[in-house]
Amino acid sequence: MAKAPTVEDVAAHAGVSRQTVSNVLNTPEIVRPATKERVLEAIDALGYRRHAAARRLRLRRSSTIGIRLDPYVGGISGVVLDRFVHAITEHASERGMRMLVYAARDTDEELARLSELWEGSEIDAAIITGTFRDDPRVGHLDAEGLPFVSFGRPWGEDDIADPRHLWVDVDGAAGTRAATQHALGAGGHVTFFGWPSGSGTGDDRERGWQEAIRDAAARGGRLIAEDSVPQARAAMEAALSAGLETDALVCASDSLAVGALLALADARRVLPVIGFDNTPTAEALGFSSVEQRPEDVATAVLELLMGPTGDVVAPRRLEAGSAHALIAPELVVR
Amino acid sequence: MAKAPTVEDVAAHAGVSRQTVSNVLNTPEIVRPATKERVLEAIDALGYRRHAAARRLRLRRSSTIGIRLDPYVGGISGVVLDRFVHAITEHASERGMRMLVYAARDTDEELARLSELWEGSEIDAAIITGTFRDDPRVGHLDAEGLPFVSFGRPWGEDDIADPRHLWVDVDGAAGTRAATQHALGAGGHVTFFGWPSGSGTGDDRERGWQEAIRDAAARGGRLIAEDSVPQARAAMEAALSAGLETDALVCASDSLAVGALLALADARRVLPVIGFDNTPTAEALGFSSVEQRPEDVATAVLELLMGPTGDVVAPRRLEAGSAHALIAPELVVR
DNA sequence: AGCAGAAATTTGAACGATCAAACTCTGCGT
DNA sequence: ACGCAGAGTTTGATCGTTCAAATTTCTGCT
Repeated sequence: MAKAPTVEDVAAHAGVSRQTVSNVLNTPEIVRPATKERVLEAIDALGYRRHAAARRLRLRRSSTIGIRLDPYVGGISGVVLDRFVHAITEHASERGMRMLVYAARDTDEELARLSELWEGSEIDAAIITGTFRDDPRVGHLDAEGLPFVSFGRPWGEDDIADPRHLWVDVDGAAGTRAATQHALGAGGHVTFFGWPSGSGTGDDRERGWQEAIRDAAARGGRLIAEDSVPQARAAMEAALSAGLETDALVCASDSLAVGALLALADARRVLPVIGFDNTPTAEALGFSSVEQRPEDVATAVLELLMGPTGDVVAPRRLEAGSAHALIAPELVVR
Repeated sequence: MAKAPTVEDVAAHAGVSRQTVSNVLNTPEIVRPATKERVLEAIDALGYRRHAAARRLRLRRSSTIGIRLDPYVGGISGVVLDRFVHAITEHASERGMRMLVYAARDTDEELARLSELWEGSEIDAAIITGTFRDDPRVGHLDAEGLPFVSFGRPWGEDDIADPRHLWVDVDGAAGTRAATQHALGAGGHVTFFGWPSGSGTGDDRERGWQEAIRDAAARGGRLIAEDSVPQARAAMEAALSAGLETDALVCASDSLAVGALLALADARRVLPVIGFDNTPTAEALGFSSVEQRPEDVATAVLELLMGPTGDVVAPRRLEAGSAHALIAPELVVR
C-alpha cells in the first residue's frame, strides 16, 4: 500500500502550490474556476483525503463530540440512553462530526476523562447525561471552557432558566399527562405507579398525572416502588391484596409497568397499564408506553451545539429562550 | 483560561530541553533520576498534559478503535451489541485506548467511513460486527492494511480457520446444548424454536440442540419463525392448535421465547421456555436464557488486537490457533 | 502603453510532539 | 595526561495542514 498522498502531492500533480489546494478545499470561492477544476481532478486522480490528525493540530479542532457510556447496569432503563447514542451518532455523522465514547465509573472520573480529552484536542464538545441536583459537572466544564449540552435538565432551581447552560430534556409531565388522559377512558380512577420522591425526573412524571387527574376532576392514588421489576411486582401484589380499586395504571417506567403486569397476571386481574420509555419489552409484551423520542433529543442537542445547520461547534449563544429544548414525548398506544 | 502548557514550557520550567521531557514521558529509564524528578515536578506544577493531536500526527497513531453503531432497529436483539459496546469501551479505557463510534446505513457506507477514518489517522483498528457469508469487508480492510477483529465468525467455509482474519465469536451451539440438556430435566421431548435455515448463527444454535438430543437419545421437533415477537407468537399458536406435544422449548432468541410464552399464556399452558441473549426482557419476565457474555467477548477482542497486556495495537500475528476466540456462553436459569 | 488596485497564487511559519543524530560529560584504563 | 566508551542530554528535522504575509497575475481605465 503506497503512502497516502498529501496536499503537496496533489499540488505537484495539478501544477499549483500547497495553499491553492488547501483553498480549493476550504475556501473554493477564492480560487479561479479553471484552477479549481484542475485541482479537483488531481484530488480525484490521486485519491487524496485530508489527514485529520494534521488538521486537528493546526486548527485545534477535532470535529468530535464526547459522550459517556455508563457501565452497563442491566435492566430496562439503560435502553433509552443507548437509543439516544445511536441517534446522535447518526446525526453527528451527517454533520461531519464524530462521536467518541468513553467510560467512567463516577462523576470525578468522568470529569478527569473529559478534561484530558478536551485539553488534548480530542473533542470539541461533550454531551453529559443523567443530570442531578447541583451537578458538579456543569461548573467544572464551564470553568474549563468545554462546550457542552446536557440531556436532562439541571434540577437545581437556580439555573434551570440560565441560558449559559444548554440542555435538552423530555417533558416527562406531558408524557404522563397524555397517558393519564388516555387511561381515563377506562374509568374515573387512575393510579400513578412511581418512584420514591426526590428525583427530579420522577417528580416531574408524577406531576403530569396529578395535573391530568385534577383537570378531569377524576380520582386517583399513588403507588411507590424502586425501579426494578421484582420490587414493583411486590408493591403491586401488596396493593392488590390490600384491596386496590382502580381503573388503570400510569407508570413512571416500563420496569414498574412490567412488575405491575406480572402481579396482575398472578391475581388473574386485567387492567390497562401504561409504561414509560417504550422499551423493547413494552413492545414485546404489547402494553402502551410513553416514547421519549431519542431521535428528536439528538437533533435538538446538535442544534444547540452547532446551530441549526452549522458544521462546527458554534460559540455558545447566550440569549435566553434559545438555550433549552423540551421535547414532547409521544404516547404509543397498544 | 491560559493556554495549555507544552513540552517546551515544562522544559523551561525544569531547566532542561524538550526532548528530555519527552524522554521522561516515553522512556523514563534513560533519564537520570535527579533530572526526572525535576521534570516530573515541573509537569505537576504546570499541569501539563500531552497534546493528543500532535502525538497522532507525529506517531501516526491515534490510540483509537472504531466501531459501527448500527441504526437502532428496535426489538430485542440489538441489546447484545449495545452491551458489547459498553464492555469494549470500558476495557479499552483501561488500556489507554479510545472508542470512536460511527454510523453507516450499509456495508459500502461502512467501508467508506472506515477508509476515511483510517487514512486520516483517526483510528488504529476497527471492530466489525455481524459478519456474513463472503463478507466483502474482510478483503477490503485487509487490502487497506487496517487491523481489525470481527465479532462474529466469517461464515464462508474457506477462511474460518485462516489465521489472517482475527475473530471472536460466541459458541452458540454450546449455548443451546447446555439449554437443551437443562430442559431435558423436564422430560424427554424438547422442541427447538429457531429461525429459517441459512443464517450461520441460527444454524449453529440449532446444531447445539440437535447434538444434545442425539447424545441423550431423546426426542424433539423443530419450530420455525422469523425473529419477531408477533411472528413467533403466531407460529407457536399454530403449533399448539395443531396439537404440539413437548416438554420444553429451547429458542434461538429471546424474541422467539417471548412470542412462545405469550402464545402459551393464551392457551393456558405452562412449559419451560429457554431463550437466547439474556436480554432485559428475559430478566424482567423471569425466563431462563443463554447469556452471551459480551464482557468476555470484549476482553478477547482487545487481546487479539493488542496482545495480552499491550497498550498499542500490535502487528497482526499470523500463527494459527491464536487468531480466534470462541467464547462459551452461560445458561442463566430462572 | 502604463498604472493602480483587485484578484489569484505562492512562500514562510506555526501547531506540539517525537525521532535521529550530534553533542557534552563522567569515569576508567593506559 | 590522554583517549575512549557509554550514559545523558540537546539540536535539527519531520508529520500534514492552514494562517498570514509576500508576491505574482489579471482587469479596467486613462
